[in-house]
Amino acid sequence: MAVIAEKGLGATRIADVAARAQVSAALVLYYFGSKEGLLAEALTLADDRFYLRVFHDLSELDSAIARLLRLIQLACPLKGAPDRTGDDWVLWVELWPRALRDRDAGRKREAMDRRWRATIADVVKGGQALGEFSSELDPDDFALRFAALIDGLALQVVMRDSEVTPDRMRAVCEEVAARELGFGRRYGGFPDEKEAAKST
Amino acid sequence: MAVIAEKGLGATRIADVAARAQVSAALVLYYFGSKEGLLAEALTLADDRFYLRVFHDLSELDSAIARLLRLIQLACPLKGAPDRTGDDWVLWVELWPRALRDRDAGRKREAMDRRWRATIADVVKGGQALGEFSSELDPDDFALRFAALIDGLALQVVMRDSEVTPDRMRAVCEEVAARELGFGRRYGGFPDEKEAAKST
DNA sequence: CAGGAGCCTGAACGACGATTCAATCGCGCC
DNA sequence: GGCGCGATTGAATCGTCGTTCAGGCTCCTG
Repeated sequence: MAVIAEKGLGATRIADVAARAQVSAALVLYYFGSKEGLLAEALTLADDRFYLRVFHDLSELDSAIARLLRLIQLACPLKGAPDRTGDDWVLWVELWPRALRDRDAGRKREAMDRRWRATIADVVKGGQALGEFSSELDPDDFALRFAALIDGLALQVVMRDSEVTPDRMRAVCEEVAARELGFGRRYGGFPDEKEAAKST
Repeated sequence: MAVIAEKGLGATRIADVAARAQVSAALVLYYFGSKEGLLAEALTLADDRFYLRVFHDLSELDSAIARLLRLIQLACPLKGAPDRTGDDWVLWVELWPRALRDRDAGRKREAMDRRWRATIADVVKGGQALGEFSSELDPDDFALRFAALIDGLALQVVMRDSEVTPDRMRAVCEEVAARELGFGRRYGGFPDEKEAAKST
């Protein structure tokens, strides 16, 4: 995953992966069968890891607003120290062209996206049930729009667009969420690093 | 451009392009110097064409609302007959991974995006000046959000996500625009094919 | 009509990189 | 202690392109 994120899907050679793992290229083939297999496993592993992390993080929060804010935080490609969240987005950018033509990759991408939208929608539904969010909004509609917004912003961020920093992305997402879902801003603010570390 | 859209940047061989043009592979190199040059020119040509088309189309409309609706129309990847608008999005998806690592590609992508956001912001400013749009909105802020929304939705559409059809994308974009900019829906409706053909 | 300048091509050439293979190594088991 | 088996590797092998090259074709010009 690290090598793909660094070099790109197309430019990733078996020898690179082998070098990173400090083994021979032949051994990589021994375990993964082929380059295709290697790349496929890496990409699905990345997806699974991300979703697992989201699922785990969200289940620890009891307020829907907190869950939504965490969702936004997890979706922002930070290139800082904590972990390489930006790598996830790089891998997705790499995955997209492949998903256009490879049937399996396409299915996996669609499943991942559906899961992501469903997660957003679930958080919204929970918030509506708890009375934290306005009930006038259709959760699935909102999820579609919000997921698209996040994708588009994250794309700029991961491309290092100087006008769209991670901070600005987070701010925009929070504003939109607050406006559409009708909850006040700074509801205890954004979970800071200390809090995030505690939960890990 | 057609070959890249069909096969993908990585899988595009000089021989493919040559075959499509019904010439020899050597001739392609004769004109483009190298594969890199060929791909770079193809991608920039695609960008320029799209922007020219946008610029031309918008300049023919006198209502800001009509311009905004046309903007939305042009951004929707239709895979129908009219022209291959979807190809543009495929090419961008191909461009993104390259832009992550190739300095020139990155610069071009950022410029393209900035131009696109500026176009949106200009339409909004024009509409505010004409009194068609609410003046409370910051045009640049809106442009950032709206461009991201379009990117995210178009991504799903071009990936053939069964839940995000071109029609739904258009509908979502129009709703968001109408709501945020404060103009009534169905202001003369959406320019239909006849009208679009006339302007070509 | 001869000369030359582009235009165009088929046939090498070479590099690169995935895959294969035969040989070695380490180690638990009889 | 020898055996067998999985792990591991260096060294081929083999295909696939990008690129180069030497030459042919066409058409314009003097």
